[in-house]
Amino acid sequence: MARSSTTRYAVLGMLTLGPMTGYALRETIAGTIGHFWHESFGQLYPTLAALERDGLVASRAARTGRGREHTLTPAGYDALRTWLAQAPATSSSHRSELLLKVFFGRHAEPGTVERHLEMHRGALTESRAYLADLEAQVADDPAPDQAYWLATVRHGIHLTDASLAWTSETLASLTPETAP
Amino acid sequence: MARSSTTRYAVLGMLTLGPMTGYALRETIAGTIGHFWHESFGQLYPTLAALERDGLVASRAARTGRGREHTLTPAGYDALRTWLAQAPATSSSHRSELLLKVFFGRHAEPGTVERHLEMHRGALTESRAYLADLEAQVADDPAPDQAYWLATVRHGIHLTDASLAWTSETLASLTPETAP
DNA sequence: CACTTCATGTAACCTGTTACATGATTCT
DNA sequence: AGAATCATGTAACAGGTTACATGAAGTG
Repeated sequence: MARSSTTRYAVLGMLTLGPMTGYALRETIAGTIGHFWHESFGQLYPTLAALERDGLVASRAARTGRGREHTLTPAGYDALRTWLAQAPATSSSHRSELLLKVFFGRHAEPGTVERHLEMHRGALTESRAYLADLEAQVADDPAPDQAYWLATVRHGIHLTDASLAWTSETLASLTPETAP
Repeated sequence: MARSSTTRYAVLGMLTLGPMTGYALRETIAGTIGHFWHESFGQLYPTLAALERDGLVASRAARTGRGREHTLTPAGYDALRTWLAQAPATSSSHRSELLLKVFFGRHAEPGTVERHLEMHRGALTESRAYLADLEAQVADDPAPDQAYWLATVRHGIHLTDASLAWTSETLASLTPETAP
């Protein structure tokens, strides 16, 4: 039951924004680091319980009367800072099912890979628009974390644009040139 | 013990290159799709056993006298083709510990995020060189799969370059400009 | 003969997802 | 009153990693 690892620190970090219920925590995660992080309730609640057991988080009934409000303790903040100082794990199992299907694409029906790539492009385009919004939103908010938050959004933008460029390049290269 | 999912298809796909031992399978995976896929022995051998149980793979003692040679059966090839036709799972939990540390960077000691970024840049630079080699290698080999293989390498190159650009941009933005 | 590489497998564990179960507020 | 939202949690399972255990065949 002792859930550990990065989820713990994602939670501790989010609580630097202020006390929150588990539910709000998940909403906040989705709205800020949702483009590169994700937490499910099945992970979140046990993690909060474990963090509280370890004294890194304290909880009490929320002033709103609804749910439990979780606060970062000084020990929790220390744990966060210790973790921040450590080099991130040079991950990772970057497994891409799309690339796997491209790699074995010769064995698929003609047009299959192209269809997958076009769907991928659609998803990327949506994601790109979301990131543009998010970028504007962060740029307009003069929070102390602004530069850091913007950096993560810019990362998403750089990678999404690169992936879009690759998609176009690949679609062009896989489509045999037809003379007019 | 019935391991399933994408690992199965990565294995089936790899066996289109010819019969192989489990050991060779892993080497081949590392050498071809290693930049976006990974299999551990603990996953590979049970998967091979399951695939054989299901009639998608057949095995016999290798002609070299060493190990078991696994061959794709017609049913296995059909299974691969069926899987190829399906839209790839719109993943995924793209979790980045580096980005998490950047996002919460304000709470770290000054210079910490910069240090992480520089290490990241080092890893990317290495990866970039590897991909350049791989690209040349694939470009020189007139295999029937060439265009597809090249596409996956190009993906790696696009993303690595984008990540490198982001790293530089972010390092510049986090370093306060010092007047001369 | 010792060392490395090729080779196969199992067991324990960790991390995380999905589905289920439940219920209190607030809004319409 | 009914629906949507806020809220918390558990249980089962899936998928994968790490470490362990073992040994044969080739290389220096």
